[in-house]
Amino acid sequence: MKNDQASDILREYLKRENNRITPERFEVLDAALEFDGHFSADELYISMKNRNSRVSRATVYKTLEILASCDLISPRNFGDNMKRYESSFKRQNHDHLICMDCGRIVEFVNPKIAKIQTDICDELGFEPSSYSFNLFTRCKNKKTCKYYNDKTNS
Amino acid sequence: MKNDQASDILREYLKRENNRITPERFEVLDAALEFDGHFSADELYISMKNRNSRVSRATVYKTLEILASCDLISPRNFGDNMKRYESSFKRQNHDHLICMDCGRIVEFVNPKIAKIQTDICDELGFEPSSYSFNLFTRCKNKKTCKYYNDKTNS
DNA sequence: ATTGCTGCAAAACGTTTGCACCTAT
DNA sequence: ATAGGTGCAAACGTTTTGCAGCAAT
Repeated sequence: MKNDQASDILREYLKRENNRITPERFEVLDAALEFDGHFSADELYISMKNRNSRVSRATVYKTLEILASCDLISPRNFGDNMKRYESSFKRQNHDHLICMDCGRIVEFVNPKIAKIQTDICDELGFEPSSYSFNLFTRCKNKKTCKYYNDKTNS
Repeated sequence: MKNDQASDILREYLKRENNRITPERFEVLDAALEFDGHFSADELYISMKNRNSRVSRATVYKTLEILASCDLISPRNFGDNMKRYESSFKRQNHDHLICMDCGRIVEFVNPKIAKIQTDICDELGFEPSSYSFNLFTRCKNKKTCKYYNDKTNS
């Protein structure tokens, strides 16, 4: 178990919810926290398989929902039809800018967004839970945009 | 052809892009603009079928991408794995608040968001194209929340 | 005449489910 | 002992694709 603190959070959550504490769940947690960047359930499953894990696809899908419930990972949505996740353990909350040409994803932090969230919820009578804010853009600098360089080089 | 102005936009776009001007594309456009609220490609296809349209599913899917390219409709993403669209012809740009208990979707307008979009893009060197901002919430007033009422009544 | 578009069905894709077996409680 | 979790494969729902025929240019 590589992330003792995160493991504790998961263990406490499972106890509280009367869910069982199984080694597979901690294995998925470790893989999710170690994954560099955003991942889909299937990508995580494949990466675990490649490291000879014997955890099944079904367990990965189900466990990721649990990890999202206890805020160890955050669900993301970049406009394609794929649920993605990202470790949120010991990470600052942030949003995403996506270049539609090269697919590059840049993270940014803007404190005004949380304020808008609470303002709108107060005004309309809802309890805020989470939000998603994505900027779809195009690289200004075509020299560093993978899409333009791939086109030029081919 | 019920929406002359929208039809013109589509026609001009198709000419500009050297795509063919077919009756099916205008049929999908009319159905999309008339649809009340958000719809998936399949929902639109079904609703067209119910009105005895003979346009195929494949054509509906492909045409919706074209309509999104010329900004007659906007793609939406509410966290499930389903592409949705919404007419944006003659409609003010707006964002969405989703109640995770009852599924209710409330639209809202907040001018500060567009400012944040351009600020972030300027700062990071990207051209803004579009954005998505969704608030995931829970109804404060349980009496008007469909989810709680369904639970109580059953 | 030449492409590009259409309709159909099949395939693909990510995800969920049913079930027999296993294991944490 | 028992209920909840696991692994596997099959099923699911949405979207994409291949292809023959059709229609816009």
